[in-house]
Amino acid sequence: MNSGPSARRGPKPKPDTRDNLIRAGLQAIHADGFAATGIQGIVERADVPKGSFYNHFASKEAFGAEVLDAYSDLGLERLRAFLANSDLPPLARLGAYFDDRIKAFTAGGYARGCLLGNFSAEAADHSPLIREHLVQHWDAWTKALEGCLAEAQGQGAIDGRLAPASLARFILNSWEGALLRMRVEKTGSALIECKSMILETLLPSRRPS
Amino acid sequence: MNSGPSARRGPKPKPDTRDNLIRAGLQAIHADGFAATGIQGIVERADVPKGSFYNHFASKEAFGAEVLDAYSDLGLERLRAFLANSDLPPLARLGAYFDDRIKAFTAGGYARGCLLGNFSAEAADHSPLIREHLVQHWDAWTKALEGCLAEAQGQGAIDGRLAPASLARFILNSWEGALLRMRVEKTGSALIECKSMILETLLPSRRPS
DNA sequence: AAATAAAATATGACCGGTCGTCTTAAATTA
DNA sequence: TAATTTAAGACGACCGGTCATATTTTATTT
Repeated sequence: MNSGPSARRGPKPKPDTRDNLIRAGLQAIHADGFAATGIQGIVERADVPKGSFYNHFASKEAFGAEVLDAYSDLGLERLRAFLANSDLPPLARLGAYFDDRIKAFTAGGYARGCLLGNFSAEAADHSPLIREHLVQHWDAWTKALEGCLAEAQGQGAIDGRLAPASLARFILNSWEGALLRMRVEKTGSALIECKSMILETLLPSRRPS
Repeated sequence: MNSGPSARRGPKPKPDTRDNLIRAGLQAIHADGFAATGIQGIVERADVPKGSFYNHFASKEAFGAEVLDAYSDLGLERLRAFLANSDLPPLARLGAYFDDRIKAFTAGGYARGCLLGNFSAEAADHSPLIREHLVQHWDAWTKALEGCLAEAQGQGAIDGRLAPASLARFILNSWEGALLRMRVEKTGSALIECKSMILETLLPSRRPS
């Protein structure tokens, strides 16, 4: 039968060329933006001949989508790790995540922001492929947050009339907006204010009488 | 002494060449992003010879800063117009502004977003000049919003313990984040949710007992 | 008032460099 | 040998920016 994956032909691919390209591309695109990043710079960073790039990726656009995937997967894993920490009540986990990110962005000089937001601004309008990936990733991050909020609501830490799904979307969107402001001001204020506005004002809110 | 501005020499500049360039640049940069927009395309749209561009602008970066200024001035004027409408209570003015923007973005196919946000993502890290302009413009928009919120607070429509300055920053940042989400989803949902979360949940909130 | 110098703009060719992509040759295996 | 993949670099187009030159206007000198 031998119905397994058909054996490949051709020279052995250097096993980590592809990963090296993704890694180099992630660094470069995160630092400089998608449009401003050239294939040339990426292949040089990855120490890969320029022509080899298109053996692994159909286009710059497809490459960008994979870089985005890699970034999102990593970040989502971290988010989930924080939100799953059962040593803390749900909202404290969210607070800890915020604090961790604030610390990281502070260490990074308040630059670069979140690649999801960056791609959304730069590529969502022009690349249907990247846009589709963005939809999935934003949604996945939202879902992770939503789970935590639902848990908090179950414990009475959040007004029962607020829908966790809407809250999660709003919180994530607001955080991304705060990241834009942070990059402009080169200060952590926007992030700190975002955290406190959400955790101290929005979530504990009660409807007006 | 004749310390006045020394009279300029040289041929009268074609009076609207500069404005045409700004206008063409605004359209192009708003649609395609700063890095992805070339000088060539701009001068072609404005029907200006390429060499003339650098008679009016020191660099693409300086041009971008002026385009940003033009965009911000226009948008700020609109924001102020809505927030000054004394026929409505303060928060209703803000709601009307949101509705107007939602309508406009809907008509535009949920694309392009806000140039302040776009430049913040693309250029704030790399261009000190543009970053400085961004600081001013974000701040001006925030101040406009803050005035309206303070007025609302004076009328008791907002919890007295919330600082209008912080609220204004958070609201503007959140709106910019919602615009990112909008461009990904090609839906007005994020904007609608942002409006309602702010006007119905955040602002009327009372501290937990 | 006339002549000249200075300054700014108009214009398009042109610079080195980089862009994303494609073609071709080498390598490997069926 | 045929098929297939990789390595490698060539490719034309375009990038932001510069330059020389012509032109137009004003300031200064005579």
